[in-house]
Amino acid sequence: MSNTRERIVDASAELLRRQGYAATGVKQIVTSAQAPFGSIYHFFPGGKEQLGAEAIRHSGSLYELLIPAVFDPAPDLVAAVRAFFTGAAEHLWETDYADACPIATVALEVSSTSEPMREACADVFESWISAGLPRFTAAGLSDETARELVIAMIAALEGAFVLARACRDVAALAIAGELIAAATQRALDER
Amino acid sequence: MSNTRERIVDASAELLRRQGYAATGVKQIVTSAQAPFGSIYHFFPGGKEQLGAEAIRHSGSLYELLIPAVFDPAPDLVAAVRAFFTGAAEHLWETDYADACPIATVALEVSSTSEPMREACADVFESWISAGLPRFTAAGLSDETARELVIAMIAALEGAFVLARACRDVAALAIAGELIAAATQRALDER
DNA sequence: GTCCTCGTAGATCGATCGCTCTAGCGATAG
DNA sequence: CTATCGCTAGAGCGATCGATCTACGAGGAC
Repeated sequence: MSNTRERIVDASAELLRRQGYAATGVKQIVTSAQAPFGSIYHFFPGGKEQLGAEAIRHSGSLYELLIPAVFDPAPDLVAAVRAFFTGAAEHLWETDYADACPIATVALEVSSTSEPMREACADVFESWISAGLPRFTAAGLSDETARELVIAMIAALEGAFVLARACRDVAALAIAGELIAAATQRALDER
Repeated sequence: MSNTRERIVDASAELLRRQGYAATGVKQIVTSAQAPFGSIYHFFPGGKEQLGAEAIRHSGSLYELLIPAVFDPAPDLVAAVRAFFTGAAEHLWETDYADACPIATVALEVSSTSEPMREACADVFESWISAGLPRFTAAGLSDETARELVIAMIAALEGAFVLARACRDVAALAIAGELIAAATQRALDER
């Protein structure tokens, strides 16, 4: 019984989130995880690519938990959307603009260079969309409208993260949040 | 008289756009630019970081030209917004999901690791916002509303690029475009 | 006890990284 | 002509890359 494998995945996920795939070395991962070098290739015979893909899926499933955590206690759907963006802004600010989306950097990086990694990112995005969908349909929206709103929400969040991290300013997150909250309110009114 | 310097910047911009900063090697740049290795450090004594920052600013100013190119011939503001997103979707599809935003990948990568590069990305985003502003104020919107819409537009575009590149599907761009077009129309109606 | 398996541990591989260095070419100035 | 200067050209630096390899220790099966 050992938790070395978990430590490696956790450390990889953290490093990938902050510096991306290419800039993260295998040696840096084992140092950060306090694991022996050989264990990497014992647990991940596919090497860096396999480890990266697993770390992305791990990050994705953790981040997905934010959806019920934020949406369930909210009084209504629009408040939940708003809380989602303000929570993201707070966390970004608290970590000095380090912790934004755990997979976006890698998703852009590997899109044209590593098909297994690209697929892992695509699967994570799809799982987020699937997780968000029932929150919008439960409020009475059609499947189509709900899906469009969820995709718009994730896209607006990701784009606002890009601007916020580059400009060191969470204003984009507030604007994007209000935009999606307003669009959600309008969709509910037109119901 | 020589154009080696331009070739180096152009090649760097192209490679940074597709694979990011860390994955792009200096040797790969000189090979792609058909330039001698030593010329890199002749023109860019600051090394890879200086070259990267200049390539980002170069990409940024080229991409900024898209704003007048798309907005000026459009019949009205909402049509221009729509054309901006459909044009981006077409170009992304035509290049097999390689050419999305020329700086977003790098912006996320370097945000926590290289301050000069991060500043270059921030400057580019600021210049895009400044270039987009007059198009919205000219339609009669207040400075504040215009600025929020421009930031929302860029954020939605960037986020849709992330989803589109990862999932190999331009649907997110269409959804994001309609979202911003509708928000723009609403702002004009409430004027 | 003897195996056998799983996981630890790290030395070491060839390749590549960003970068420095020197040598030499070609055009212009005196 | 020679001298100078901008630029080309690439060999080679130490460091680090991802990956492979062997050796060893702990614990269970028999």
